[in-house]
Amino acid sequence: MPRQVDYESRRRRIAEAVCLLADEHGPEGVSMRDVAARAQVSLGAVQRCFRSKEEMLLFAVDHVGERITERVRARLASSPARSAAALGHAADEIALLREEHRAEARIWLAFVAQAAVSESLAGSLRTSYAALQDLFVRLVTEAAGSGSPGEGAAPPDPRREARALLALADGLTTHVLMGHLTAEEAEDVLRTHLAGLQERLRATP
Amino acid sequence: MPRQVDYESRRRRIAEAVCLLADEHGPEGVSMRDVAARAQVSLGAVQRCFRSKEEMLLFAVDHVGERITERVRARLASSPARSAAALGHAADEIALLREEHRAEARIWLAFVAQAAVSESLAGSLRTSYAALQDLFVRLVTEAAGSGSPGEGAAPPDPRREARALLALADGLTTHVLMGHLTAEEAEDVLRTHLAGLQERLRATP
DNA sequence: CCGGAAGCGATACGATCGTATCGGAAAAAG
DNA sequence: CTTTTTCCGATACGATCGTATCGCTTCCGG
Repeated sequence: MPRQVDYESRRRRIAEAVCLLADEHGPEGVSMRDVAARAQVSLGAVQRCFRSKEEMLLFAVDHVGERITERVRARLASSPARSAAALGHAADEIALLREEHRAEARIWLAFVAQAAVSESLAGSLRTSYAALQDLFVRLVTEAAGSGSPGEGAAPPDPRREARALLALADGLTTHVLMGHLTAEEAEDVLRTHLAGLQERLRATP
Repeated sequence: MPRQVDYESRRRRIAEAVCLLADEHGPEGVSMRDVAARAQVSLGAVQRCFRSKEEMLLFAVDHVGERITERVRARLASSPARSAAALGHAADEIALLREEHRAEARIWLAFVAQAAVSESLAGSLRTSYAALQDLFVRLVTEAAGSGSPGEGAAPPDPRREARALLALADGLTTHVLMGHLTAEEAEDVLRTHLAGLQERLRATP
């Protein structure tokens, strides 16, 4: 057999280039030629890694999704389990508000917009969101378990709370990206929402 | 003087075509030729209305923004003033969850994604969001005023609540668009959030 | 050692994009 | 009427896109 090549690592390298370009020039500014140049490989090499542009974008979005989910998990591992703080930290990671994650946020938004037109891309995104939602359902449930027993009104549904948290985080991220809110304002909104959630959890064991 | 033409109505007609195409084929699928065909005018006519494609998109996004804001205002006019119900109705209009508004939602998302790369487009979006936020601040303030006097904890900041509501609505809309949530699930989350907000408002006059 | 499969990068190709240009039709002004 | 000005739609142009193709190099199996 002839020359052997590590396709997997190259695919990852190309995915990184896709992300850099999607961040800089928006979703439309990602051409295969630019991707090849950014990844410092030839156009042919990109074509050999992915049969089509769509396949490349699909791989890239999965790549980002895994990276974000992984970061949330890592943050969880370093937090005291079953604590309210864990929930807050995880939400922070999701909201992508810090400057260093602005690029990831732009990439994500670019893919989300494109998913409206590409069913397979939408499928990948759904998978990522489902994983995140499950994770947050677990966090909310655990945070509720650790609360002091209360006697309040209706007990919050963990799944509903997880969905609300995810949607709020995404909305805040979007608003920061387009400059409607500053990162500080968004973080303030997020923290207040989390405080309210904890209050509600504490009210009913 | 020679032939006279109503440019303004033509611009609007073209903007409608832009929206239809952005809804069907995504943000990238909007070419000036397709727009011209959709609007049943020649390519030259489109070029005479807008100096460039960006100018056309900018006009279209303002058009949609005004339409949405207008609908919210109309809904408000038909609601009892200073009521909690008014706030709920307005939130419904913003979230664009109903099937009939799905197209508008897709268009909005397409523009938001593109705004990350076009500063002038981002400016238009910011203007629309600022108008919406002001409107919701007013609604929250009025809803709080109509509540019964309470004695609870920290009084909610109307501006913060308005921002949270806007971000949550946008996030939910996005999640419905990509199929992570159904419209019913999203509406459930939204209604629960609104109920919580009203509870908080009632706690402090 | 050597034939051939696998990988390489350059180049070609057809399509489509945004934009520029142009001759003629149409209609108000003289 | 003729003139002049505005609008029209077709066509041209150059750039860029995704994809296909093609010699050439590289290096393992027999």
